[in-house]
Amino acid sequence: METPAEGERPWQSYNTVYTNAKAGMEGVDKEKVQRIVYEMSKGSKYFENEQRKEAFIKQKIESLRAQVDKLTDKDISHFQMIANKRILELEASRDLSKIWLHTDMDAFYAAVESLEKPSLQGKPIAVGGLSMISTANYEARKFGVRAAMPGFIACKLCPDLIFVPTNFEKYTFYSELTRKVFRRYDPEFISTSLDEAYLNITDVCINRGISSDEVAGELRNAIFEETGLTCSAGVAPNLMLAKVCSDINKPNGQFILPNDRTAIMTFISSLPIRKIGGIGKVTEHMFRDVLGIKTCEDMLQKGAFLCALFLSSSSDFFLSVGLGLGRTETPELRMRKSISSERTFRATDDEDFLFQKLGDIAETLSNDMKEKGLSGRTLTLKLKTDSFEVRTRATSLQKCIQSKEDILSCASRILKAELPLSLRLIGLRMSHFNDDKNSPVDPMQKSIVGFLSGEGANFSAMPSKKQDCLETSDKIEDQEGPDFSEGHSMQYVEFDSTADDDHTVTRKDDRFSLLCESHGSDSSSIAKKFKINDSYLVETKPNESVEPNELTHSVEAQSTQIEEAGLIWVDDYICSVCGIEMPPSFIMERGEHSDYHLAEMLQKEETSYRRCHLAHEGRFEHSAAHNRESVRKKQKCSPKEVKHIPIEAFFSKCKKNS
DNA sequence: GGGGGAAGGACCA
DNA sequence: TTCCTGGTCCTTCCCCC
Repeated sequence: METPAEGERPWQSYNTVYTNAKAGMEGVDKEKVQRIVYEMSKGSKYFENEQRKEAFIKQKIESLRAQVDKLTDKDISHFQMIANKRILELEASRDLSKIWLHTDMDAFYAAVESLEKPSLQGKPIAVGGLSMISTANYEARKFGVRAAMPGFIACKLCPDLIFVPTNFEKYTFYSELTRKVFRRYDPEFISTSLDEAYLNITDVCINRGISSDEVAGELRNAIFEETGLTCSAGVAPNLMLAKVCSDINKPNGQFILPNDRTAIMTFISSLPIRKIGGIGKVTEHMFRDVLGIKTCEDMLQKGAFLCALFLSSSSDFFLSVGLGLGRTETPELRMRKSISSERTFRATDDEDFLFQKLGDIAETLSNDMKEKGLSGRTLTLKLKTDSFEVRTRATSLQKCIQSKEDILSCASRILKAELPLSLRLIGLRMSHFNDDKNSPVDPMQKSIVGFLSGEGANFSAMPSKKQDCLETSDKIEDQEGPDFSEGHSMQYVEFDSTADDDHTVTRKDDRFSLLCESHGSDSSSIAKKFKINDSYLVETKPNESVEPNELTHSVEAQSTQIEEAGLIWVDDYICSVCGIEMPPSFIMERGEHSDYHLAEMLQKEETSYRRCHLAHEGRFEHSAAHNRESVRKKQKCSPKEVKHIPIEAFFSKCKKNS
């Protein structure tokens, strides 16, 4: 964001969620709205906080741009090859057999209020208050008023705006009426909020021999007849596209995207990425400023950069968006993971007031938990300071609690430790519920036994066929996935620290096969070269499975080999020690990366030396050892931790190692 | 090294 | 003068076993 001194029209760069166009705001004078929003916000603590956040993002964008600038033509063609391969694999997974319908009620809360009070019809109304608006009807949107906008700004944009307080009982009642209609078309419809739902209408279309267009029209009519409210609908082969489609002809309209690849690719080609669920303001900003990506099609065209800068799990998502792919099966029902309550108030440091508020919130939370039969053992206190800084402080208890007294006593202890502080919000969240023991373990945190048995193996970056072939040893003989070397198959094996083998090969993800291809060598020759992430891809023959304990040579031996040989960049891109990919042009980053491994090695040596000597002396200086460990952890930014990259770090794969 | 807690951030309706 | 609420998921960092 520019400061006023930096431009003649500083408001143009002040973009908040409510300066973006929403359905019904097409004819709005965007410049005027931006100027008013800017002028009314300027100088406030909220504005200052937004500037801080914006500056932070800008700083990240700058460093990411620098990374992109370092990519050479050779790097780009390397990653282009990877992107092309992934695109082909993703394309092969395309499923056009399902018909999904997404419905979205038009300005739901405002429409319900107008329905119940006809005198409001035709007038601009906003549901909410002077501090915040939940929904604005289409008359109000013509003035630039929209959900998530502070009411006092909305008043300035539309002086005749009528405010109506929220009434969730009413909205829930009407929501239930719409759900009765949904059930007739899909008993297993997915409700994502009071006013939105996904329906699988494949069977309805087939059984009744009617088009999806007719089903959508019929459903919308039924909703109008039974509730008096209008809705919009989108039909597409997957959930992601259906959601995008329902927004196209809003309000009171529908859009059908045929189950046809060409139609999908045409549709997606000019679609702004922000329309896609999961891509918000920050990601949009970064994509635009770092890679010049604005539309979904750009995602495909910049595929090489996406693969160069992101991990496969992230780049796969972006490439899928570019191909118009999305979920086609009904997602499994998920259990609630937390429950919370929070209140905003005028910023104050009056401790009596703050503890009073805390008591009120504890009571609300306790009542909500009792109503839902929940008790939990992790309590999180959320605080927002008068400068809009958000802090959370969590504590886990020995037993599950539910009563106001228990919650308040625990929350008070945490709050006390934070005071004195001027606050404008306090919130409490309870998680780790009593029945959590029945919930599945995080698939990312599996035991070695679980990993070997294939239970919940998570290879999100891999196509399903390849997952099958990598999950269990006994499946290997039947695997249909691509062979890495002719007549052989590869098994992914989690290693123990005593194992090693001449036949072991390392592999982080499916880029391995490309590595083989680009080397012009078979996997087994590469197999003998390096290890990644302490996981080894073991060369096996058909009908031959490998137990981890069959891998007899020691990792230490291999490590020694690496140390002796030093770190090498396989194929000029892949670190032989940890497997991270880094283009040859990233000279400084590579230097830092080598330093990291060197430091790690020295530390290991030092640790074993000390352990040996201390053991010999018969005493352990626990605290000193602990301190050294702490220092190590503080230094750590392990290149082995390359499983996930947060949104802001999407591009910083290489930087992580610095 | 795995498991899990804590903290913070992105995103959504 | 005034910028929400409630939820999920992901990632990093850290500590303990």
